[in-house]
Amino acid sequence: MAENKEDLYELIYQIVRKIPKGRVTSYGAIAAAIGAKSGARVVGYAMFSAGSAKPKVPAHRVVNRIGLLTGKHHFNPPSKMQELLEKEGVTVKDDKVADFKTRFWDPAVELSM
DNA sequence: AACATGACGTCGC
DNA sequence: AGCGACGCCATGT
Repeated sequence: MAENKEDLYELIYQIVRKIPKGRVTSYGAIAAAIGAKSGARVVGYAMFSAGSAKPKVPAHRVVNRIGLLTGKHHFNPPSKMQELLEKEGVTVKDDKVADFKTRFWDPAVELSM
């Protein structure tokens, strides 16, 4: 776990890119996976910067802890996020992920952390 | 160089 | 049980 401040965002991007198709995760889970205990926020901030990240990060698979598509408005177009999720097999209802708890992908577990 | 902004989550009252 | 405030990092102007 040798992370420099600059690598912090990079770590987040890598984890997000590892999210399997048809699965979703939460900001808090990623924050915990990288050790950012104080900052689910930091993950959100990183996601904003993800727009400049290369390669592009599948941020549409990242939602808040309740499965709400908080960042959908940041997509292009915003509805693209829900379409992508539904296209991958994730049912989105009212900007929320159906069976979010069931489709939840825990990086701390899947990445054997 | 400093200020402002931006995709959350947890604790306390 | 509902609402408010606090904590954190990076980037752009």
